[in-house]
Amino acid sequence: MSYNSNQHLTTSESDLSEQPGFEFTDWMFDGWLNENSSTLTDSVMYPVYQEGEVDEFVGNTIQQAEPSSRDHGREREVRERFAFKTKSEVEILDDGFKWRKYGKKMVKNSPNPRNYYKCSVEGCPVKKRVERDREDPKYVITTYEGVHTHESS
DNA sequence: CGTCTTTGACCCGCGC
DNA sequence: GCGCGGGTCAAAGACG
Repeated sequence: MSYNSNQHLTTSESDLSEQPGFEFTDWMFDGWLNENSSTLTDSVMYPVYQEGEVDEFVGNTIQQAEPSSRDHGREREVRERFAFKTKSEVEILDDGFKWRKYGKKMVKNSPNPRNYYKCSVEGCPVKKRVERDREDPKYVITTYEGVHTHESS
């Protein structure tokens, strides 16, 4: 797995098809899920990767996060976020960045923990969380949040 | 010796 | 208020 989360960022699903080099394929479209459960706070669109295709990251969306109630009257904090599922035995996928784990929590209604990582490059605000799919442990759900302020590795 | 994991405590918003 | 759920901190240890 090697891609940069700064690449191919778009703001909506419709913008996605206008990205140069991006092609909507049937299997991708069928794979889009609208996850709106308690697992993820916001409604997040993510592609489901077919086995053997995890090496090719074709496109993604940005989730415009709702203004966090934590932000209280302040300026609305906009955070880019996207997630995807990957069929994988291991959850430590090398995506070209260096991550430092800073938390682990059990998810409600699931036996699987969720892991919290932060990009270990100084000043870089990017976080990701990794958890195993509740109803199909063969899949790993990775959620990226933020944009790297540097090149990978 | 610096960096990363581990893990319980802590914080905060929300619903009851 | 209080408890719960999701997210984060930080002290201590592991590891190279």
